[in-house]
Amino acid sequence: MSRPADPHAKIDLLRAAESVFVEHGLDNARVEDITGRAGKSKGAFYLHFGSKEDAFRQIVETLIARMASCLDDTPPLVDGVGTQGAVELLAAWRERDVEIFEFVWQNRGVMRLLLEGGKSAAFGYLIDEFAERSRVHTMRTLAWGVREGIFRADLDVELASLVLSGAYDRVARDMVKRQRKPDLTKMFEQMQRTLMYGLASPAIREITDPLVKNPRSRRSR
Amino acid sequence: MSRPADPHAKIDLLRAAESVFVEHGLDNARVEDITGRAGKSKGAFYLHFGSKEDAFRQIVETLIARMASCLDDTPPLVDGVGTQGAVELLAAWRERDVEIFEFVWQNRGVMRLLLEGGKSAAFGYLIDEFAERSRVHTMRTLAWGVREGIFRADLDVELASLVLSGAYDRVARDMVKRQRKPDLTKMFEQMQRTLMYGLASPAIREITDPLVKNPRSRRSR
Amino acid sequence: MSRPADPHAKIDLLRAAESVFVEHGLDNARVEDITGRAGKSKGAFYLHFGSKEDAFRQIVETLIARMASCLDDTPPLVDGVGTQGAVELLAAWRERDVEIFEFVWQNRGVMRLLLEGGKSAAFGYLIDEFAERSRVHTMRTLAWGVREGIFRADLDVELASLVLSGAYDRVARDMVKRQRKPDLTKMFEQMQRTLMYGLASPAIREITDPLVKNPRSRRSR
Amino acid sequence: MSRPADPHAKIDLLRAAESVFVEHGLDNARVEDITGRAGKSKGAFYLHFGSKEDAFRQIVETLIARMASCLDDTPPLVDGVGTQGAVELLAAWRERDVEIFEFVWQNRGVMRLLLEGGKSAAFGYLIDEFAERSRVHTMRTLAWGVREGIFRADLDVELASLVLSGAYDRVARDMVKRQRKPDLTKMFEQMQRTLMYGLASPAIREITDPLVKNPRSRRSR
DNA sequence: TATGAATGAGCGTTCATTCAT
DNA sequence: CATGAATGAACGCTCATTCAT
Repeated sequence: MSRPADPHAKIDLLRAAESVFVEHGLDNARVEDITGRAGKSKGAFYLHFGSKEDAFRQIVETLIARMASCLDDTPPLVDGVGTQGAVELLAAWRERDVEIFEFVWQNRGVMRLLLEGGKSAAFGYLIDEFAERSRVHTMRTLAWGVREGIFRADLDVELASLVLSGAYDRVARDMVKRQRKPDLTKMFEQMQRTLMYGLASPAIREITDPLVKNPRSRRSR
Repeated sequence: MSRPADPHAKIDLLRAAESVFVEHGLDNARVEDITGRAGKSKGAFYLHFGSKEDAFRQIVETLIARMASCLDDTPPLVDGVGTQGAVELLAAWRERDVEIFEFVWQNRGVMRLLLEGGKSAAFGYLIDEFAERSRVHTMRTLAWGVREGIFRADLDVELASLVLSGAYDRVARDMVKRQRKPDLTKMFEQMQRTLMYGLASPAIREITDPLVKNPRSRRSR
Repeated sequence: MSRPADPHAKIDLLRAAESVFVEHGLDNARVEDITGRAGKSKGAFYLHFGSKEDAFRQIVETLIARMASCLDDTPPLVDGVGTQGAVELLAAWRERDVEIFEFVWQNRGVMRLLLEGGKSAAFGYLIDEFAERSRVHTMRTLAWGVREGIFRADLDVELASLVLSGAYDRVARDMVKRQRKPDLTKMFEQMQRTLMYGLASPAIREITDPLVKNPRSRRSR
Repeated sequence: MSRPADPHAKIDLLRAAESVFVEHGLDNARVEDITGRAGKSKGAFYLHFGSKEDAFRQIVETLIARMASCLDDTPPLVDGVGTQGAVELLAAWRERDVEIFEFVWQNRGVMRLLLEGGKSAAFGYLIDEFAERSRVHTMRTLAWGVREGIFRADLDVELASLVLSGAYDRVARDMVKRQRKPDLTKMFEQMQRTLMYGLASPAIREITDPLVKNPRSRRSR
């Protein structure tokens, strides 16, 4: 009966809000910029969001949720894998990293916003939570790897998880600002090579070392 | 232009501004909060700073400058060191890391502010610059290490520098929020052990591995 | 112009508007509150009323009109009644007062709104008009009473009408806020006794005094 | 040292606010109207008042306080006066009434605002409180008068106080809208004559009645 | 020079009213 | 006719900056 709700309205507003927030941060974003960019009225904004902060929260929470489900899609850490499948495991991890960073690239706008804590004082906790979440995810994997004999038994998983997730975090921060997407596959091969050594157990290194010591042998044809 | 009469005033204002910025971020800090905390008048503030942003810039630039000089105090990378002094070198690096993070701890307030981009959109470039600066510093060291045969010849110094400085960055972000200072010496020993493996050249690892593999010596073989 | 299809709609809206206006006053009432309470759409509201103010005016005007017809139901002031029927007259007036205040009680919500000028600046004239109307009514009766020799010949009818209608006004304002309806019959007996003395002519007082002085008869003389 | 505060600023703003509030009521008054009328900036307003409501409250509370002290200046109700001094007492009351209404006339702007509940929903309690306060004052006097034998023993002081304060209230409401100040002395003589009869005890009426019945006798000389 | 009162642009939010369906 | 999404003018309040003293 009534004028049907523009089904694009909220989406348009969210997209506009996203870009304005990315550009100016939460505090310096003007609602009028958002509505202007969306081609909507100021009233329309408040039809869909309770406040500027609310819109911001929706955007970031959506991202975090999608990011979380991205992390959770990780192949489960089944016990008893042992060291045999290590090479395959490493390959699987690389693949998952590529996937996640593909996602990061796709959402590099908001991702950057998130990594910068919304450029506001009020939502700093968001990035902290997000950082902690990914650190814990990393730590869980590391602890499992230690139990499975894949990682060094004396690994300080607490610190290592910080180092690892910090490394990924920075790579993400770097990528998010680029104009062109880097070659993710190559990147994570390098990264694994760079980081694995410090983490791998001696047994695993018996296997992986040759690959690293003579990288050309992999390419020999 | 003329030298302000009360040199104490500016210092008081800077200290107050620092604490207010740390608490509320650039955008949400009110000049009145700053002057109130400093026990100065608003006029005095504008006598010393052109604007709120200006005060912020001065604070952060000072920090960055001090941080930079902290990094530059690093023992120079003299060519021709070779692999003999590797153990000493690693120890020296650890020591320098401890020093730098001691500094970070001392300045954890502003440091945290810096790491959060001032909680504002306008100064995101500051932290980017800072991150880039420390990455370049790392990269220079890595490149030197590769030339000296300390690090793997096939190391992707670009990526490795990202990973390394990211790891340090995250450790810093973590520390900056703590109530109690962690045991830095122990921390960087662990960190070196965690990271070095991925970076070290085979030749170096002949030397460093035993140090790391010690734990294995406790195992039967 | 054309007859609205759903005659119920307007009634529902008026009832809802009434309760919302009573609760929040004209200015603080939101059209959406009214339509929500009526279970109608905002469009429907503007189908029946030109504006929020219009709805308000309709409600208050209706009340005033009904109030006026209530007053006009008063037995006409036929000249030549003389002082004989004074007692009956007083009883009739009391009865009419009870009736009017019964009406006030029934409509205490809007009545209160009216007595508060709609809690808005725009309709203050409404209550003024209403007050003036009831004062004039009172004054007419007083003038008639003076002519008939029922009230003191030297009565300042202008002032007395103000005093009288003010007294009634305040009693109404008081009642309108009560939870329970007071005993109106008893109330107006008291009121008459309180006010009549000051108004009555000596001749009338010869008659009415004994009625009032009864209590004294219980005292020794 | 600093620019000295304009000592007139707050007063100017209060005067302007008063007139704007009187004209438009609390809700429809625009802060900009007030500041414009006062020749001050919007900021200046918030330098002196926390909010529009705050300014309103200050104005009304000040009035109520002054009004209250006006009422309290009433000669105390000393017991044991008896009926001898009745005439003098009545004269004293008239005098006090004149004084109070002189005050009302002086402050007819805000007074009118107060009597209209600020033309807002939020401050209706103000007028209620004020009305109740003056009713209680009246009631206290009536009760005292009954004890002293000045008023009828069977007086319903509760209702009579309502009637009396209502009468005064309406007279005030009427005066407050006039262009010219009425002759207060004459007015309260009339009012006393109108109301006293209904209240006075028989004993008192022995004294006062002659004055009323033959008003000319007082003027005969 | 130092002060803090004064300024006013700027922005978030509300809500009466309109109008496409 | 009915609906309720869309509009945008309006307004309260904040706070960086200025400037009279």
